[in-house]
Amino acid sequence: MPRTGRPRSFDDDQVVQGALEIFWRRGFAATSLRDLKHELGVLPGSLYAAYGDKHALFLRALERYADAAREQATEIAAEGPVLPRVRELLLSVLEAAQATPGRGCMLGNTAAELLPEDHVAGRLVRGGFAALETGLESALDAAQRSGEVGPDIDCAAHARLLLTLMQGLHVVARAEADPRRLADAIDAALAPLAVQHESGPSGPRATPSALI
Amino acid sequence: MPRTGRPRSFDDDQVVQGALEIFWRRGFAATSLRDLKHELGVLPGSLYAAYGDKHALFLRALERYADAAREQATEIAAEGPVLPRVRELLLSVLEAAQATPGRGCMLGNTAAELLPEDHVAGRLVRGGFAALETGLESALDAAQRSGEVGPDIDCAAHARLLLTLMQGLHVVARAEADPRRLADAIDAALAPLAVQHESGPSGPRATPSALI
DNA sequence: ACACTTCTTGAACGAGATGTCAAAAAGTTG
DNA sequence: CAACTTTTTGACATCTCGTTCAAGAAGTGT
Repeated sequence: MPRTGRPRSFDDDQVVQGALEIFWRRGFAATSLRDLKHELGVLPGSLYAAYGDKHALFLRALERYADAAREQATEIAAEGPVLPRVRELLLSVLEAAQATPGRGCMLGNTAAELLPEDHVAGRLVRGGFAALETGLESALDAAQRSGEVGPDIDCAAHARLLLTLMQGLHVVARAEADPRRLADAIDAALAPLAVQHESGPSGPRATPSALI
Repeated sequence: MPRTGRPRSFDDDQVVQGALEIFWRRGFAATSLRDLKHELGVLPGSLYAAYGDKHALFLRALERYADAAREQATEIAAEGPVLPRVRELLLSVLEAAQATPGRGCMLGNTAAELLPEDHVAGRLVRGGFAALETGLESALDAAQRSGEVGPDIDCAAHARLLLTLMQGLHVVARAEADPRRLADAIDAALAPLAVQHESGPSGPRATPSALI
């Protein structure tokens, strides 16, 4: 007996990815189904049959974004020096702000637009933030064990600081004509993490291990 | 000859203030004229006669918010210890996130929602950010002169860092059940500014002025 | 080839959005 | 009081939104 019908004419992954890019750029409310139809080539009827409604499709896209963030978060704690990689991550926010202005981070955008009303989106945003935070924390922990990061650093607190700084960069960079101006703020946040505080004009500083 | 007509039945300041609160909470697009009518008691016709259109009223409200931010920015560099006041400012973001969830900072919200498309709003947001940044910078400068902040601190870079951190707090706090969890991130950012680095488990540290 | 199932298509709907307008209302000035 | 000006009022035009639906198209399995 025939149990299968006409197959989908579009690829699920492609549609979710395309929806992700549109929602990322325009946000949830400002993205209309006409936009999705125009940019994805899928008519509203098919979208509703496949995903339910606009909000459900948005959640699919946000989930994919959060997964990508999770993946990126695990890469921070890889082998080798950690601080340059964290610095690169934060600088990439500024480069992205210049290369593709007005996009920011979809987790932060969603937090600003839909939280705390939207509980399902809230769960996804929380998950993405938590993944970034724990990724940063374990990276700092490893760097502390290897001596790259000073022993008196609270890695958990600094992981939260770096996550918050990253979200702030996404916001502030939108208002900057040249987002690279924020690079020294990144360095100001990272400098205290390194063991060797370079000496200022007051001359070389005694090492912490000196008894006197 | 009669040159004046019927006077306004509403107070301009009150309407702009009310619009500010609604736009602040809901954003530009999600606020409808029906909302404004319902919460301000002013019908769309009067609003259009008085302000032009919804966007113009939004700009009036945003301008007022930016003015308030400017005023707050000048208060940071007042007499007395600066760092506790900066800490209090950042902590107040977390308290506001708990007391009135889903509001954030209207400058950051506008940056996320309308920039870089809206150039007029962009000018206001840039102005507000710049005021906060210069307020923080001059406060850190004064604290550095008074010895409260270490001499090898780049005050301009740290002012940018603190502004960015503040905006990040507004975003991340939306996703936190208990925003106070972010307080240690604030302390992690502020600790390196103070002159006296409290000693870790490795014992007391030599003062920078020691010759040996 | 046929029966059956699922998907696509495009129009249509109700709701709600912004913005407009003519008439009535309410002041002010001589 | 009367002339004049401006504001208020509430209905209305127009548009776009998310969503639904019936009919036709396109597959699959026996």
